Amino acid sequence: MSTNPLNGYESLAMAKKASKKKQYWLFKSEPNSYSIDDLEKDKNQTTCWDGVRNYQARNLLRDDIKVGDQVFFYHSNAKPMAIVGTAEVVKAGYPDHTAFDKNDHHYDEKSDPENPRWYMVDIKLIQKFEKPVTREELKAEEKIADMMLLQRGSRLSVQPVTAAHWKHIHKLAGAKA
DNA sequence: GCCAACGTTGGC
DNA sequence: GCCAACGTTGGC
Repeated sequence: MSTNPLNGYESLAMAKKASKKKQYWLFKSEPNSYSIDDLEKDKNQTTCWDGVRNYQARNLLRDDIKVGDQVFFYHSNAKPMAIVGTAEVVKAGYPDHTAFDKNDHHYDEKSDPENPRWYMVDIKLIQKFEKPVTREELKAEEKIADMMLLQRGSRLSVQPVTAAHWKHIHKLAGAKA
């Protein structure tokens, strides 16, 4: 077994290089509680994506979602359900402070600043689609059929999107990627 | 470690 | 409003 530290350095460099590659995501939000119009009105058209209380989604927010990654903004439980625009990650994973606030709806007594359980990222609006791409339209697209969003029982509120889907959905929206 | 009960998500 | 599909909780 080699203990040459260079090996470790090389793999670290490779890991860093890999993590620099831009990735795509989809964030769900119920427009009743927070819509893309809210994001548009927010200061700097930026918001912290707080309130995620699912470990799989938490791990993505904490470990995988990087500054410069791009995000589809999806309206769930809405009429119509649709991808309504895009945003860019402007701050990578950091502790979700709403979990520390007793008066917050997302308060979690098991999370504290010393040992935070939940994480969030900040996103900034890129564009609101003039023509949102509805769930109906997505379902009608053969090329989109394998999208996580459309899989039966898929509830993950923060999920990866392939570059191919990212592109194709922009085409459906008549927008530039 | 199993699993029943319960709560939530989110499409339909 | 219904309910399938999960995820979590807690007794054992």
